[in-house]
Amino acid sequence: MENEKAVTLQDIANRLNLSVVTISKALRNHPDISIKTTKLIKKVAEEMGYMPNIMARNLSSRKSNTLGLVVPKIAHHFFGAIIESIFDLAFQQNYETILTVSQENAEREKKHLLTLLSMKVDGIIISVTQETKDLSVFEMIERRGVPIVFIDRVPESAQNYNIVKVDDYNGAYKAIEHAYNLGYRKIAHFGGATNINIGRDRMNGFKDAMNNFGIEINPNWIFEGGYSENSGYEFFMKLYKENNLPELILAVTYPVALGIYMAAKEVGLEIPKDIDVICFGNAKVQSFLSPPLSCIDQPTDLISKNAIDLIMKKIDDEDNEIAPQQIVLDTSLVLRGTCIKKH
Amino acid sequence: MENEKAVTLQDIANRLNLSVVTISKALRNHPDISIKTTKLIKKVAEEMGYMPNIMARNLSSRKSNTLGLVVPKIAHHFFGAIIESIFDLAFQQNYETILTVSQENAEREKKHLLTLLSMKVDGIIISVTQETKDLSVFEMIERRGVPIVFIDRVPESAQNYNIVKVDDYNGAYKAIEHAYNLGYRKIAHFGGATNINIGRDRMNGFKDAMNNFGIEINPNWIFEGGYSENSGYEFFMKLYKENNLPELILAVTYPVALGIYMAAKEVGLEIPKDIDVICFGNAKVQSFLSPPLSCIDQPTDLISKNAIDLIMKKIDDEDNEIAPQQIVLDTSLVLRGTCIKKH
DNA sequence: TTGTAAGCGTTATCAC
DNA sequence: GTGATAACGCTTACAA
Repeated sequence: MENEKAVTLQDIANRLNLSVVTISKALRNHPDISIKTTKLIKKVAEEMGYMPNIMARNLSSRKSNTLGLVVPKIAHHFFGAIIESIFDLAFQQNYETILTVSQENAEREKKHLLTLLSMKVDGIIISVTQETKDLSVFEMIERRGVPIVFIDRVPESAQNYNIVKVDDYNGAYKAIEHAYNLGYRKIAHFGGATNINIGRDRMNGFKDAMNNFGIEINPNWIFEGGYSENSGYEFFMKLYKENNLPELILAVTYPVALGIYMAAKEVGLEIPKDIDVICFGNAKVQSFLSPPLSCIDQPTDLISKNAIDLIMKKIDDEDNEIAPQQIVLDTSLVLRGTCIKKH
Repeated sequence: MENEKAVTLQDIANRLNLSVVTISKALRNHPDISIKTTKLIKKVAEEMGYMPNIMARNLSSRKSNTLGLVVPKIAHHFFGAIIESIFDLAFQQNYETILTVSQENAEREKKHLLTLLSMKVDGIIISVTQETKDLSVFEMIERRGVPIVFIDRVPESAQNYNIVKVDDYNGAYKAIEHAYNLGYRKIAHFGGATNINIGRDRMNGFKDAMNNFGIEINPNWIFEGGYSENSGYEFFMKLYKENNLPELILAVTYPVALGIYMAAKEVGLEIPKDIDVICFGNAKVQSFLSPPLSCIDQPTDLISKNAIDLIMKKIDDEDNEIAPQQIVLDTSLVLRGTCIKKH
């Protein structure tokens, strides 16, 4: 069974006794070609089932209408939401999005970035892994003239790039302030890696708030380095075994909070009575947890929107005249069944 | 500020006074070239920061090492899990994956499929929208010789394509059998669109089980057409307003069940006491809902694994000698805090 | 308004 | 072992 061969511009040109160029122009609505001819060509192309070869088109035009997106994880509410809206916004502007997943692995991330460059994407949006420190790839991407926008997670030393992030510092601060007003004094922070901003800023917001409100910081209640269910579970279990649980835990992400829910359930402790929790991130399902989980909302749609706007602006800015831009979005406290009163 | 130009094979060839062909072959470990030369060329290429232009490579080799993936949604546990593992498995086999999202819109889906063809992907894995009926695109893809594998959702008339799905019929049947043994007799099904298999099979499994166990089917308790939170919410509210709630609802997806949780909470009914629920799909978070949600588990990892294996086999099968294959995976009942006793 | 020529960066083929 | 040549399908000058 022989496969149908793809129809090319040449095929259409042959059929109509016109040149390839005329066909090409007509199909792209180039004003050079008369309306009548254009119409005819389009009709015939449609009939013949013509489909442009994007490889050839991109190679020739040195423009791919493609965005690269790099995230550490997909099956995670925060990233799922961001990916979905970025895809949607890009599609609306006639851009394809090439998604790659680093799985929190810096080496893999680098490989993906090189692949994206090889694919000649017009711009790159990235949320880096926990371990990303080496900026050389990003510098190289810059030198190549490919616009790059960091979202949410930004390596420590990349503060001068294009960035769209959330005011993590104030988010943590607000949460602690709220807890303080509730009467909480024994507060832990299950934090993330502090070599990237989200971990660092949330940690700093936590510490500054604690200090400002005159609450003592217990170093045994401070953890660094995890964003997953596992981390939340393990940190909790460690404190539980030491018989050293705090009254309230500020969790760096929603999965970490879920890990805490898991652990608490396992050892028969009741949230929020025996141990209270609040976290960063706002998944719809949090309302239906037992108890409903309060959080510091990160506006995923706004992150995506701003990232796309920024990258498009940069792509259009061919002479690279626009300075890098740092956009910081506000968080808000969403209170449900946790962290609403002291027990 | 001028951008750094990308290094090409020609640049390396010039530097070494060799031909482009030699460079190209060496970098691909072609046996034509001596080990010594190959080594030298690789070293210089590395030094010069050479990165292949994938567009050019694909155009020339008529092979893209790229898979196309089409799903109706991303921010959804089931698809998130599938996407993540497909990306991972493809990456391990040196394939890039181009993800596109149909947003449950058949027209958009068709557009994405054409784009994937235009991008010359080597194979396509798709989970269709609720409304996909027109098979012409798929026929065309087949004629073009691009392997295609349907996962989970398959259009009614596409039963002869490559398929990896779940035994939805038996899943529903088992759930009803279990409910029957618990003593439930007033059972509703909040189902999906029945023009695709998952809705249809679950509905049939439900109905056959009901009939076999001699339970009367109340047509007012049968809904068709929704897979989202909204549907669950609306169907529930409709019955609630009619004062016509069943004892147990079999929900076609986890989001539908979540919609039911939402609605029940809003009107002050308690799950599972006042109204009980079980659903298809198994998200980790279901254990932490209040109450923990029981479900018919769909093995997402197995779906992905089988889909990748199948598509790779098809890609390698250049003469198209292997017949289309239908793989049906078993479900299992995961019982937690719902549908565990009659109230 | 249409067409010619050149080139995008790579790989396949075949000759040396 | 190495390389010249053509080709992949398209676009961008520029010429007619």
